[in-house]
Amino acid sequence: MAGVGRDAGGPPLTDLAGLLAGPVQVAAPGLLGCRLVANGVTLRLTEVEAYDGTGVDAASHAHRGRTLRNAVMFGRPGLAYVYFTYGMHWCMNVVCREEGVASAVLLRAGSIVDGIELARSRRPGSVDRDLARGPARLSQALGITRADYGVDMLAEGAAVRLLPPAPGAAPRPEDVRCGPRVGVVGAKERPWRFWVHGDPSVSPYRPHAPRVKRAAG
DNA sequence: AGTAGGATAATCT
DNA sequence: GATTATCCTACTG
Repeated sequence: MAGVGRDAGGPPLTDLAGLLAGPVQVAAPGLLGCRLVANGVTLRLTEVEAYDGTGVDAASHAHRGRTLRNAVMFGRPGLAYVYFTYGMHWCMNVVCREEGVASAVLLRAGSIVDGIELARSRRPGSVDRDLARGPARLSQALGITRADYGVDMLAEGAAVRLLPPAPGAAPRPEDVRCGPRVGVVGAKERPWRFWVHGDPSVSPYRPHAPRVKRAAG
């Protein structure tokens, strides 16, 4: 391949709100390449997972109906659904679909494009590639906590902002791959994990990692 | 390079 | 009382 560094990105994303209002399995890959800005750090999303709503997707927090924790999933598209898990980790979602219909996209990984020193200070010991490689790491690098629950990420001046890709940063369509979700039973039925192929910040728990075994000699 | 097990607390049954 | 949309460390080869 000749044109190194030339990668003309995919088509620009013009209507982020409209994208989020649609089906979650369409919105999720559309978020790849978008920018997430919080607490002085900006990153480019490289890996996400889609979760559908009540009664449809057994892996979704909203599958069994509305609770205190998942209430925001039933709200407007673009709101932040932040939850605490495994006794120590925060994870970050973007709410999709119109109000009253639950679904969300889990933000699994990204690469830091601005404020990297701040991100490093929040995750001492991590190499740059790992700063936001994984949903809990991503939240930690951006300083996301319970305080961000329900924030409207499409609103100007919000503590957490979701923005369309920077010019040329949208992934090429052929680089958007999908596969089973991580840590989900029955994941094969809904290959709703989407990532940017080849990006080093994509979390390592990939399906069928093709280990290239070199012949000896 | 790859895998296994422990940490640790809110949420739901 | 069981479960969890995870991460880190230590161990093996």
